[in-house]
Amino acid sequence: MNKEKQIPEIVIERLPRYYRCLRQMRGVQEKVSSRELARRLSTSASQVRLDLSYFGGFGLQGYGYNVEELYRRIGSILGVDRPRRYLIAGAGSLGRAIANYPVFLEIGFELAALFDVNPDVIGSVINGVEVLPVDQLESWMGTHPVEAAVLTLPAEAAPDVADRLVRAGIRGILNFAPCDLQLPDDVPVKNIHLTDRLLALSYWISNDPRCQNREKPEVKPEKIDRKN
Amino acid sequence: MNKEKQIPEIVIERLPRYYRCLRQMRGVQEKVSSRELARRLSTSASQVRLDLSYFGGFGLQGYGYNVEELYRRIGSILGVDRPRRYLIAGAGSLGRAIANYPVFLEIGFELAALFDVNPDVIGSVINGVEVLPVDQLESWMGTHPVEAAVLTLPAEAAPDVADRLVRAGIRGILNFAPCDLQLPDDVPVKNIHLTDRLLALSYWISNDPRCQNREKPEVKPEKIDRKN
DNA sequence: TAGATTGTTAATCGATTAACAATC
DNA sequence: TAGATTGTTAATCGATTAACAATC
Repeated sequence: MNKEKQIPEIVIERLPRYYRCLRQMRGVQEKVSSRELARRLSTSASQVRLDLSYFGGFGLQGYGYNVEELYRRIGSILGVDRPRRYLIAGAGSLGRAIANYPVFLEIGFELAALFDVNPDVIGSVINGVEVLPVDQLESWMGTHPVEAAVLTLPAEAAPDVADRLVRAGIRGILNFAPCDLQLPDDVPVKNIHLTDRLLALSYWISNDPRCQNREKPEVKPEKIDRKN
Repeated sequence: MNKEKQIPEIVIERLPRYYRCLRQMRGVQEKVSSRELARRLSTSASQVRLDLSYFGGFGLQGYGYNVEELYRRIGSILGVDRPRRYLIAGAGSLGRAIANYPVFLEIGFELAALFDVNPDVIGSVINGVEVLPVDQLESWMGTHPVEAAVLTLPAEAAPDVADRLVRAGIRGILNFAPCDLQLPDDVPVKNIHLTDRLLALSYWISNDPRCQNREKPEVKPEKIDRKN
C-alpha cells in the first residue's frame, strides 16, 4: 500500500522496463508472478515486488499480478494514459530519425513540430510534419500545446535552445546533444549520450579479461552470479 | 595506486563523462582539481578522486590533475587510444543517422560496414560506406576486422542478428532495438532504449509536484540538496 | 483446504561522502 | 616554507536481498 514514501529515482528509471515487458505479454497471458517478471527482466522477485509496492498493491496473494491491469497502472504512473505531444529541435539526420521512429507514437507521444536553423531543411516535411525555422519557436509554442522537447542538435547550440524552450514553457527535455544542460529544477532533463554509451562498451571490449581470452580461458564460471 | 581492486561497473559508466569534460578543457587549461571537475560534472570532489584512484594515481598533491594527461589516460582505459571499427546492422533512418553522426568518428570509432535486409537501401552509399545485404554478414566479417556492432533494427529482428554477430566473432554490441538481448557473458551489450528514456521523462513531467504547481507552489526550496 | 504468492520489514550489501595524513 | 590538494580509510547513506506473516 502506498504509504506516501519518497520513491527513489532508480525505481522510476526501472518502470519503463516493466512497462515494455508487460506490453509484450499483453494478450498472451492473463497473469504474471513477481518471479516470472523478474526472470524476464534479469532481476530479482524481491526487487519487482518492492518496486511495485511503492505505487500501491497491484497484486493478489497466491495469484500474482494481472498483466493487463498492471500494464495500465504503470502506463498511468508514467503519464501515457493520456495523449502526449512533443517537438523536435534539430532536424538533422538524428532528429529526422526520431521523427520517423514508430515506437514513440506507439506509446502515445505524437510529434507536433520540428525546428531547425538550416534553410535547406526548413519547409521540408518529415513524417507529415513541416520543419519550421527555429525563430518561430516561441510564437509556435504560444499557440500549440506541447509537453516535451527532443534536442537533436550540436552541443554548441543545445544550451541556448534549451533555455528558450524553458522560457516558452516546455515541461521536460530529452537531450541527445553531447553536453549537460543547466536548467531550473522544475524542468526535468533526461540525457541520451550516444557517445558515452559507445565508450562504456569500448571499455568492456578493451578491458574485460573474458573478452580477450581466446588464449587465456582461466575463468571460473562459478563466480558469475546471476540474479535469481 | 592500483591495488587490483575490482572496479565497480558504476565507476566505468562514469568514465565517459569525465572524458567528455576533459575533452572540452583540453587546450583551454593545463590543470584541473577534483573540486573543479566535480563542479563541472555536478558531482562531489570525493567521488572524482575515488573514481580516478581505481586506475592509479593520476594526480599530484597540491596541484591537481594535468588535463591533457588525464584525458589521454582515461582514453586509454576506455580503449580509444587505438583506432576502432564498428558496423551498423539496420540501415533504416536511425542506422543512417548513426552512420552520419560525427562524434563517433571523433572519438576514434570508424564505420566499416552497414547491413540491411531491404533491397531498396542495399547498394546505397551512406557516409562513404555501401549498404550490404545482411546475408553477407558472416562472409564480410570473415575478411574484415571489426570490434563493435550497432543494432538499429526492429525488436523482432534484433535477437537473431545479434546471435549471428556473436557467432561471427563480434566483441561487443550497442543495442538500440527495444528488447533485451540474451548473449554469452563474454560479449558485452550496452542498451540505448530511446523509449524507456522518454517514458522516464514522461513520469517526471506527469508526477513531479514541482512540474505542475502553477497553482500549488508549496515546495520547500531548502529540501533540494545539490552535491557539493 | 493446501499451495502459492504477495507486501513489508529486517538484514545485507554496496556506493557515496567526510575526514585527514601525506606531500607536492 | 605555507597553502593546496591528492589518495585512502572510515563513517554514512541508500539500495538490494532474504525472510515471512498475511491471505487469496
